Amino acid sequence: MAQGSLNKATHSGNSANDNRKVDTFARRQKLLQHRKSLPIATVERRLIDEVRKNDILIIVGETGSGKTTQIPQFLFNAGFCKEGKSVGITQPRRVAAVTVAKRVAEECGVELGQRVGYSIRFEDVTSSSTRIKYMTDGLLLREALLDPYLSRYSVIIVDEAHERTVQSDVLLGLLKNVQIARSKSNGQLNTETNGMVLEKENDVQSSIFLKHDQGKKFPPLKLIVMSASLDARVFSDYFGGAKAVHVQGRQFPVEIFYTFHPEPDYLDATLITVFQIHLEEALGDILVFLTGQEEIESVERLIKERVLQLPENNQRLVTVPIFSSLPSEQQMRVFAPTPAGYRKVILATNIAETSVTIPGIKYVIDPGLVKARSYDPKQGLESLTVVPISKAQALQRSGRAGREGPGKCFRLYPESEFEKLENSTKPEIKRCNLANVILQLKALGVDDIIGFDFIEKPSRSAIVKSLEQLFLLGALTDECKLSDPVGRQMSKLPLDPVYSKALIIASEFKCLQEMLITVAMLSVESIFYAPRDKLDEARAAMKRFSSPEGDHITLINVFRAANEFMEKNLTCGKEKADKILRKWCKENFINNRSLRHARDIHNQIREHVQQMGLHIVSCGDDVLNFRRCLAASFFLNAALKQPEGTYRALASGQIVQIHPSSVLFQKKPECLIYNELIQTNHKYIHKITRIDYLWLTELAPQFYSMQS
DNA sequence: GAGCACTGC
Repeated sequence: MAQGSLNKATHSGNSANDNRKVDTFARRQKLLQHRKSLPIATVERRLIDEVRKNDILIIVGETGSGKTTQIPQFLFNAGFCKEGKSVGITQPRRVAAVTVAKRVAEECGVELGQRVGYSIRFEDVTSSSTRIKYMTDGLLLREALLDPYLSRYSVIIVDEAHERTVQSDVLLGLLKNVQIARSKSNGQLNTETNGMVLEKENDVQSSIFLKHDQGKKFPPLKLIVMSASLDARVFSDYFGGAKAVHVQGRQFPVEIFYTFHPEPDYLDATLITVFQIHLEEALGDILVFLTGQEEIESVERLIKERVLQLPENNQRLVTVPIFSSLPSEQQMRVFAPTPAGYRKVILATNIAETSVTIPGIKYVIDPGLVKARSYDPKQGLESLTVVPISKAQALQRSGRAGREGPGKCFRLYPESEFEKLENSTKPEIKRCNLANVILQLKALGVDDIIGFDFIEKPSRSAIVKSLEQLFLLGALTDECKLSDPVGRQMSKLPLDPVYSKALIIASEFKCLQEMLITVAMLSVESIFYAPRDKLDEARAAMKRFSSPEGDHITLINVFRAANEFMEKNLTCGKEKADKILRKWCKENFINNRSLRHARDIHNQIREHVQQMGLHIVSCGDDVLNFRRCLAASFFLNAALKQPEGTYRALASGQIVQIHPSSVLFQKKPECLIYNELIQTNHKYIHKITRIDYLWLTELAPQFYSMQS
């Protein structure tokens, strides 16, 4: 699968140039040859037979089997796209949806967006003639809100289901119900089911299943679940013993090495292993899995120091770091070919496990650790901690050494430790805040969340906690139904429910323009980028935007400054404007990717909000009003200063600290609201604005009763 | 005076 590979697909079929035609022809011949050589090519007919026979099919295919690119084409050729119906394929990541769609369009010799297309947030490259549609799983979930029967699809393929993202887990539950509903619409199914469809039959108002499609007939929906892990049983059991077929992959052997004893210092062991490979093994690049930016930077420094101590003819070693918050130009360095005679050492976080495929890797060093997010629903506390990886992750990591030839993987722990690892990583849905998932399900007509047929059920307490949160936000009624209009409006917005509610409140406070910017900026990764070697410059740059009131207004200042800057340069073309903005970001130590993302989100939610009929007005200089609005919106995240200078979060009673990245880090206001609480070395609150304590009882009396 | 793995609508 071409995930994250940055090959530029050349579009065929639009060339007037003869030379290019020849090139295109040669390339197509090559593609055809490649397709025929894929392991999956030999089982095309068998697979199609199985799809005809089974409404649900599990396909287990290892990497390199070609299942993602080939199966949709098999289905198309077998006539599954007749009468305007489409095959939909979901991916957990945007890049994957895009790169695979490009590849398949090329293989089919069609223009991207015609027969083969893709659809991801902010980007829809499909048309009425699209029959093979790649998309992100989250997008299909959104689509289900508008078209509950997913009526345009004859087949839906959920790819990479083993990754068990929240979105794909919810999607599987939903698809199970859609399948029942469609069969039933055809009179093919009369038995009682516990799906949402039958439950909601009498409740036309809240069940979108029956709202506009009552009496309509839908052809059955075929469902294919594709997974790379051997764990097909989970999916097969979930779908009532569904048939599973295995497709061979094409992976080279990877030799695994363990240490004899546990390593007390895995960073030191990493360094030793790097140099051992460098001095003793054949040429080939090394991929090292580390837990975070800080670790990567220090290992990089140490390698650079030690390489200078080697004899000169052994010094041909280059290091390249990659992690998500690195600016994309620097991320691209991992794809640059290694200079002849050199060895490249890539120091990566988990990003290299699935999101980015780096070519040329022959050796993998795996200390067996990962920084993982966990969530404690009782305290509403998120944590980021270093924990051991699962066996499946260890396998995925070692596999990175065998993509182009035989490889070696060095696990920096004994084999006995490997045996003790969990088989697979805990699915995300069991370790996250469920407010968003619940809001979505409610909007889809699923009222009994605890009874919903999750592939793996989140804990009852996690569900209850999120229901409570939604109730406090006014999204649910006393009967735990989606409220109208508030809950219904919130479910339409692609935002954290707290932020959706903030927009609704802001329209009452007449500061919706400011809040739109705020939630867009809060929805992206850190806006400020401070490289270690230019920390002072970066700080000075941040000062130019900072507001004494706190981080929210600081973020608005950044957004508006960028906007003004763009408007000044409106006359030049789009590409030029992008380039100018990049330069502006660099000068101001702002992460260009994050800012662009925030601008996209801003545009998207502005449209949504307009369609809802909310009025986008600015409160101008009335900062006080905006702060009151923040207090009214984020009252669940209020904190009071303690005598020692720490804070007490009022809703949970936890003792927390202001994160040093906040503009209020030194100011320490008496009372504040925050938008993020995360435990690393301490419990830190991020994105803070100072408020007046009295506002809380005034603006959120339902929560802060009259005591002062 | 410290640091945040990775996705997605």
